[in-house]
Amino acid sequence: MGVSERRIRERLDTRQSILATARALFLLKGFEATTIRNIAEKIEYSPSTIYQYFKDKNEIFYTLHTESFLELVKQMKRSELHENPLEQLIALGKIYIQFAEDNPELYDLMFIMEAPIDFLNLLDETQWIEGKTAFDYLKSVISACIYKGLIKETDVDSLAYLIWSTVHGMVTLSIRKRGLRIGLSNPETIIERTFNIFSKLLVKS
Amino acid sequence: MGVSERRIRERLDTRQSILATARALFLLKGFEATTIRNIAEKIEYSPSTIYQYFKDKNEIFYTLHTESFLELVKQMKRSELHENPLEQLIALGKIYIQFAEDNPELYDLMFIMEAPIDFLNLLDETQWIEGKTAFDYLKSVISACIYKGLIKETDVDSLAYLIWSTVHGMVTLSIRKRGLRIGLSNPETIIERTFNIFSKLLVKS
DNA sequence: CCCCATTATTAAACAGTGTTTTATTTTAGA
DNA sequence: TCTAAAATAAAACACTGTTTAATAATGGGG
Repeated sequence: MGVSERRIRERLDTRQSILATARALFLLKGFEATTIRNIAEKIEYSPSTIYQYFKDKNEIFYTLHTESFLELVKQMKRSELHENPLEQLIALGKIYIQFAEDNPELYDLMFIMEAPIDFLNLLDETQWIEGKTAFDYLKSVISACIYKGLIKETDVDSLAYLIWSTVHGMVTLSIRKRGLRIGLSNPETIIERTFNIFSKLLVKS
Repeated sequence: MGVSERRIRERLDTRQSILATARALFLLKGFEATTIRNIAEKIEYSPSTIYQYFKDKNEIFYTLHTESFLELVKQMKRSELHENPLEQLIALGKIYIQFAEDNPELYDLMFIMEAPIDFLNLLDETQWIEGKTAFDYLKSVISACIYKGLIKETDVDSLAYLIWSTVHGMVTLSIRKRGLRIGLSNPETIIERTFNIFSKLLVKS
């Protein structure tokens, strides 16, 4: 009595400490350099024990990816401070970019790396709910803009995909170091400048 | 006499066969699954011989990345069939997307993977000339549009970065499988539809 | 033609990796 | 206290990129 409950609690604790360590090492040294043996050593367990808590390395990174989405969506909701949906949309874009700039490794994990999606494929999941949740949120803000006549009426899916692609493209070029050394005059401000002209393009129509 | 020339030729041949095999294996099984031992076996040399021809694995992939840029730029120049620079710009976008869809692994290598840029860093190169060449080409077409008054005058750098980011974002979401399973009604045509509304946005101003 | 230095090639080793198999220890209930 | 189950760990497997040390081939000079 109570003992099995404690056991479950202990298992969850261990699981959490694996995740916390994985996250810490990941942020510290990058994905490539974070190994199962590495994590095991830090939490003072043997490498094989980790496989009692996670199917494989991809599951660890999938779990971190899911946690990161909780944080991103939380940040995205800060855009609700703006009453005007168009202002909210602009704020949303800035928040998204800020999240990527503040957490490049996590952004990589969420939107670029193959590991989390590979794990999803393994599970035969038909939906990428983390991505869908964030995308649906964007769509709802765009819909509000269209409803209020602030943006020319178009297919919401396409417009959402356009906006997502644009900000994703900018931060991805930056994270994977393709935005540098191509002769830009002020590379450190290119994302901000590009975001501004993109915003104007959207609004003026 | 003549013998040392033959030697050089033989060395180049071996180098080329390493590259060809690497490319073939890479396209067949993906980057992760292509190993030095793999390549060595196919060309019937020992793994250590490869290190006589390339510093490391990253150099092989950097070289393939460079070759792929030659092909991309060649494709991009097909846009010159269009007299009107705005039409050329639209054609350029379509060609870029088509290249990515036809050669997703090569696109990955050129614009997403870290290996080629890591190799560049090792060489202390101050410019990513492959990327710069393609980006400069895009800028020249945009400049022509602005010169002819077909696009509202803006900072060419930013506009070029916006257009590049958008198409790069779209194809990257697709290549790294983030564009699927998020509830889109016709995911197979989302890139085309999105490109069309983006084109309209650019032109209308 | 033979020797020798140079070049090319390889075998073997190093230091890792993710993961699985086979023990071993710990634990909690009968 | 004994036992079955659960948790943990040691060792092994099959790999990886890369380096070192040894071997084989090559072509020019005496």
